[in-house]
Amino acid sequence: MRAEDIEKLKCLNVFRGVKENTFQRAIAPSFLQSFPAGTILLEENRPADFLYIVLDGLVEMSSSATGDETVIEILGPVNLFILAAVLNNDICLQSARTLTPARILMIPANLIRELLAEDHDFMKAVVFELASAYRRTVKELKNQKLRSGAERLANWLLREERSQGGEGRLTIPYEKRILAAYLGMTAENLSRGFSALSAHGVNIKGLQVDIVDIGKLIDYARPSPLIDDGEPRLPRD
Amino acid sequence: MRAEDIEKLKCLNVFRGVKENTFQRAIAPSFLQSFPAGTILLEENRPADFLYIVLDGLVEMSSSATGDETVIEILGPVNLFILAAVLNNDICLQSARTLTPARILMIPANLIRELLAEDHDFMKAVVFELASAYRRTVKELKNQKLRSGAERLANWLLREERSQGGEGRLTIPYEKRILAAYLGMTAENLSRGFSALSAHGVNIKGLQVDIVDIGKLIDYARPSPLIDDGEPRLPRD
DNA sequence: CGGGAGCTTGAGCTTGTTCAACCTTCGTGG
DNA sequence: CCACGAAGGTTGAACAAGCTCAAGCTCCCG
Repeated sequence: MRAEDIEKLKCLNVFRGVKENTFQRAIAPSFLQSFPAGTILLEENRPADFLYIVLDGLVEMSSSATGDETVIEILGPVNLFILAAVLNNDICLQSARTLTPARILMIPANLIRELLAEDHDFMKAVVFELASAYRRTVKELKNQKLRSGAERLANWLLREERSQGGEGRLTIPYEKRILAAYLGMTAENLSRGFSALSAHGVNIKGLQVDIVDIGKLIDYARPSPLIDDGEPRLPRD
Repeated sequence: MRAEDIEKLKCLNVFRGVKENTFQRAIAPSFLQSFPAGTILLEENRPADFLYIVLDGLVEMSSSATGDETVIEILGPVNLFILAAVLNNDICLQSARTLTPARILMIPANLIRELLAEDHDFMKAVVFELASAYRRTVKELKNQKLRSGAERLANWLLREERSQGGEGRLTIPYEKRILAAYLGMTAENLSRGFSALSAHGVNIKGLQVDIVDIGKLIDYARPSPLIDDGEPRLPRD
């Protein structure tokens, strides 16, 4: 593992303030693997044998029922997934698939559970990670229940613009059909959503989006810190 | 506080296996209060000063944006709420309101955070509680994104029938408009949902629901353990 | 240059919402 | 004790949002 990877891992909430020994024991027996785009990392309804950490690339968390499929979350570096299933020693509620070539660290689930019992600081970091994940999911639920498709798109654009530097433009980092599934709409409806937003300060060309009048877009989207702002990645104390 | 209440509290996931001392310290300075139906216990966007535990009655967790309101969760005894906000020392994402007369224990938030640092077993219990809450919310998100209104209703009926004894009938424990908001539909649409389900083995009269043909209802609802089954309230180990 | 994948557009349809009227139940006051 | 009113629930009609299907477009890549 590269020194640069170690640095990345230490940025994770879940390793913050953790004993060096715990950290070393966690990564020593773990697999660092590179996967091509489109690899299925795990499928829902399977036991969670590893905790996964994305070091590079994008991973889509999805779920399906009766033919329909939806995207729950899309993770970039550095993020972890299926922590809750690992802790509960339970099956996964979501499938995971790489959207781009990706480098992923896989830590054996029982090792995580061992370390949890041994290192109080690790446990504390896990508590904050879970609390944040929970709050993010509640926000997503509100997003789905309280807003229309076009509103969800508008707010996603605002969030993405900010995280891509706040320069008034952004690049959609994956296929539009995936964005559509994440936003809870069909690809067709996403297209129409973009057309509708052209009246509210948004120009789109391919995957390139220009927000020509951000005030107008904000007026339309009505973003709320109770729905949109990401949970702080650092626990305050 | 009654002995019976102490028993109830000890049933909570979050106090399971916790030191007697921690438990006593948690409840000693806490307020046990009775509220009439319709009391607003807390409003979203406010700091979380207490951890709330429902000992009797029903509490509705809701959220609103731009005029619209939705119900996120409905809690009976014995359940806790806003644990995540308490741990993060952050604002609440949801409002809480009693639906019936209710008895609620309120534990000061900073006390919770203190105890967390002192009692490793308490922290461990909190980890499992949070992991379960997270998984429940992911399931609810899937419920919303993957199913139609009538399907959500059908699956809610199946879950409720089971938790009310599995006798093929159930009583809706609150107003239908609240059920509608919880299921993510309008009151009118809920009405139509019930009419539609009469073709799938469901009879309704007032708040009384009879499931005359549960096989038929299951065929229609297609319940899934990845969406519907409640998270186990006891961590396995 | 041709082919294919992803995206867009349009038409028709399904689902869900809105608004208004009406019905039912229940509690209150004449 | 009945009458009335208010609140919750249901029903219907019109409308809006979203989905499906099919056709056509664009862009990338061989």
